[in-house]
Amino acid sequence: MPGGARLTPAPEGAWTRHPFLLRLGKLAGLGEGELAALAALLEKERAFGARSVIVHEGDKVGRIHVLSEGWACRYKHLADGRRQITAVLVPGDVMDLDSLRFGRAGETVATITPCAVAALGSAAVRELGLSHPRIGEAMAWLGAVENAALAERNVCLGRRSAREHLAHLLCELQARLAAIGEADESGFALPLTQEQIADIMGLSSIHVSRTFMDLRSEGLIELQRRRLEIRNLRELRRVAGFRPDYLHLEGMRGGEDASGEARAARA
Amino acid sequence: MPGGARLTPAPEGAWTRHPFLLRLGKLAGLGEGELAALAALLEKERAFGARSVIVHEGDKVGRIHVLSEGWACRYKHLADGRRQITAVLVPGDVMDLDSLRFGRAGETVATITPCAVAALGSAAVRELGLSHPRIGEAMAWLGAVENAALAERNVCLGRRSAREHLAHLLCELQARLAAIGEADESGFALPLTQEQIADIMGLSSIHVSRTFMDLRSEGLIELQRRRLEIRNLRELRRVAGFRPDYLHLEGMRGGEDASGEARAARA
DNA sequence: CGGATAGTTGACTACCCTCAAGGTATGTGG
DNA sequence: CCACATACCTTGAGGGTAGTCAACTATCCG
Repeated sequence: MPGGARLTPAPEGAWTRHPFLLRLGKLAGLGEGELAALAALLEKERAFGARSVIVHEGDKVGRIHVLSEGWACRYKHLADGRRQITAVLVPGDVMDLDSLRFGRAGETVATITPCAVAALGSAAVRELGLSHPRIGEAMAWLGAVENAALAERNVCLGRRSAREHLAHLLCELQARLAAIGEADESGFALPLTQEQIADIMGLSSIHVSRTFMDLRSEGLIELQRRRLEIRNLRELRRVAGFRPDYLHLEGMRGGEDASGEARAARA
Repeated sequence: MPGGARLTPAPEGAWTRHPFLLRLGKLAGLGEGELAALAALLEKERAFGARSVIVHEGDKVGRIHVLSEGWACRYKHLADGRRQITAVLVPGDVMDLDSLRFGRAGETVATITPCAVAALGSAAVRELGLSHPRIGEAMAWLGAVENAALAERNVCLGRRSAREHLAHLLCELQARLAAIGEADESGFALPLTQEQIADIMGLSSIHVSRTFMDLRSEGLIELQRRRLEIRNLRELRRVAGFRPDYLHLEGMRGGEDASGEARAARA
């Protein structure tokens, strides 16, 4: 939250500057009319304190939530209390896209920092998708991007070492935050505790601490007062095996001009 | 593949009996007309041998593939050859839904057993989704189901022990195969090698072998000639912490009548 | 200044990996 | 039918990554 949190609801006329609309406008190329139609569905913003649950796994929910401000996450619990965070959410992210189709939350959605959250009625969004095909496509596209991110995290959890995995997570956050102006190549504000990072990476918080020490002792990163300083982004990405393609930060039209590049890379 | 493989293209009039259409008809409640419209897009079926690559990660692809017969998977490779299988595909599954939105494969799609595969043009499917809203919703719903499955696998990879994870994988396969009539409560034909299972679970094949021994020595399962015998499905599910909800096998209208059940379970 | 939360460090343990050898099943050609 | 090849699975030994427990430190805040 650069510049300090502003957690009061945004003024009435500023809906079109909501980070979710900004993102869809940029990535899906939605026009003024489409954005206005979506903006009309945005219910009043609500403020949540840090670590508060917005939706419980299994709850019936008739709306989807979009994150306006702050950091949040989605997670699942096992019976004995172990938990796995499946997504880290930053401003502009849809928090529970699955509710759009299922009407029931498959995962718990909770804040990490204090957050501002707006909601949209599921039925209304679905109807809007029918009357405005480009909005429907945009929502489907968001779902596909989430899919790609989950698949990549599968790879991290299954086949990357703790060191590679942590580096990858930091690279991913840097790339996503840079896309919304909350990071540059030198780093970003990182409000996650090591225990939360452990629940993302499937490790113990103690091992996360050790792995951070590892990356720090090599001069790749530095941590000070909740800010991550990236000393060498290129090398961090190499260690992680990070290729930002899967995040699809270029939007719906992105990447299509780069034909043949993948074949060339294999040859 | 119960009853032995039939890997020649299906006769022309039998398109509506394609497992993909059967599934969509049942789960999304599509009518005859909608199914016929989709069937019209099905390009001729192709046969692939075991372990052949259908789509390479990074390839530009203008169509999506649906699995008619056999087992297949999706996976990603790391630079040094490690790989992570992100999805096991059985008849009726869409193999590369991401290509529908991105026009480029994010993962490699490959067969496990000999397979029959049909294809649909991505643009044609997208257009059909616009002219037939219920088809568009059904495709989006498939994407959401994939999402839920990936999230659950994240939990398995991050927070379940090898034993729990293997039990969970077997339970998931049993449930999905039962839905297409290829498994019952006593087991199913399991064509995966332990090395492939290792690439699903993020383990070494040797540890998969040991974990199988573990489950067998407790009398939960038995393995003989590529068939998994489940001796005690209830107990296997308990060990796994398996709840089939996330697979959404009941279809688009399923589960909505069971309101309050989640709250009750928490209380 | 006390209290709470978060992070670090050390010692010990356990899960899972690697290497290596042996065993089993299936298929092929003589 | 047998010898052989191949692929897959099993078992053992030893090692490394990551988990647990515990104590200590740092930081933030009222």
